[in-house]
Amino acid sequence: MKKDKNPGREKILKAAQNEFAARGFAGARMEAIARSAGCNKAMLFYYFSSKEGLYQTILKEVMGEFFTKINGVLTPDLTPAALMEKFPELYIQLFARHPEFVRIVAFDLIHDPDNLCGIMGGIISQMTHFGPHPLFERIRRWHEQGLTSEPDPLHFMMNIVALSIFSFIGKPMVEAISGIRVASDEEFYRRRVASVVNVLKRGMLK
Amino acid sequence: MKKDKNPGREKILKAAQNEFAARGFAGARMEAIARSAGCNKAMLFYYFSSKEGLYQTILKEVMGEFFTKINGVLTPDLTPAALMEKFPELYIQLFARHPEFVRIVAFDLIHDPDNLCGIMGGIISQMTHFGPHPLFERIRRWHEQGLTSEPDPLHFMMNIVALSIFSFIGKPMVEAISGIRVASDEEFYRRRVASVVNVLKRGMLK
DNA sequence: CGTTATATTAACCATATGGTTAAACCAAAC
DNA sequence: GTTTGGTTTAACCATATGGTTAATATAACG
Repeated sequence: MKKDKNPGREKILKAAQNEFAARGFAGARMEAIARSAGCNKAMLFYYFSSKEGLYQTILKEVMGEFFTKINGVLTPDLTPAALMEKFPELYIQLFARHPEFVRIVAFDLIHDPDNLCGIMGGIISQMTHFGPHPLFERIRRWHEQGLTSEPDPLHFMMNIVALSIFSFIGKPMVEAISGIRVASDEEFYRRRVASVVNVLKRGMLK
Repeated sequence: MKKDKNPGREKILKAAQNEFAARGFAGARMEAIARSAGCNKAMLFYYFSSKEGLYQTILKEVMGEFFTKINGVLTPDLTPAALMEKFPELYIQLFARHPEFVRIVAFDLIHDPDNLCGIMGGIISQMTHFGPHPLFERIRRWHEQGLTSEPDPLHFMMNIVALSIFSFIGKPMVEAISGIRVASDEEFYRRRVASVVNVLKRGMLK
């Protein structure tokens, strides 16, 4: 409704994203978001009517960007090997670039999965171009054709996602237990992708 | 300091565990914990001096129980294959039985990893019987002996933990995307263990 | 300029919440 | 029975926080 994209609104969204990622929904402070966005607290209520509203907006935005990227990978001529290569790479690179993503999503996944899944469902059904079911159906067919070893599409996909996403959530934990410190994040993520792709291909490709 | 184990204290700890798991640290309400434990709010401050104190106590207790169980698996004569079989089984069964564990740990892992890692460090160093480093050193040696394909112990362990733990965090997400609904939890976890063990052994065993 | 619609702010408000305290309760010890 | 020490409670307190509002600034536009 304004000339272009409202810069104030965008700053708030960005600031809120960081705050929610760092402290979770309950821990996030509207005042902190406002200060971080360089505006008055009332602005948050002006653009988004409540804390909940702001959160939901971010959730939708984050998930939308997320699924859009994911969608790009899922071309019609996708092979099992290609999926196992591209998916972790995309996931890990995306999350390494936007650490808030993982934290917000993981947070919500723990705290209120139904809400998040509802949003995902909405986004997916909106993507008529390429839904989720086709992928899972294809995974099932791959197994029928003897291309993969995992019969259940759910577990097939879970294995891929688990290895990719845990790189972020669990990194500090495994570091602490092992005492192994990673030199640089960049190097770590490169090796992580390699390891994940390797395990997946050896583990689920026939 | 009393005759045996204080039943009030235990009830509070149990109630707090559920509350923190459900709502996270910031979202948890002391009053709710008290009500759920069937006592006055002041009791919480009597036994544990603050919300933070209560939380830390639980964290230590949870992590302690966790590591004790894990430790049982790590016998001196452990083979790579045995690790890849027993570890996911233990993890998944343990977490399936105590869903609060995952939620609390995951929550803290996202929100305040340094704190959690500090606690883990304390517990581990307390276990002189079997530290963490020996395991990682052994994983490294397995690769030198040509038994495994993953050269980096950190990634080796991350792959195992990721596949196991994500079964809980990510289950609702993958369900929502795929549209596949799991019949019974018991059946799901059984198949989950089978899938994880299969991928790990095929993927990282030579 | 004057009007209008949108942004933006300072000052408030109601309430929830972590935390305190002083008094009471209760079991065992004497 | 009374003292003693741990246990339990109701009633408070200070403050933080989500949310509101009325007034003001800003820009658009005729």
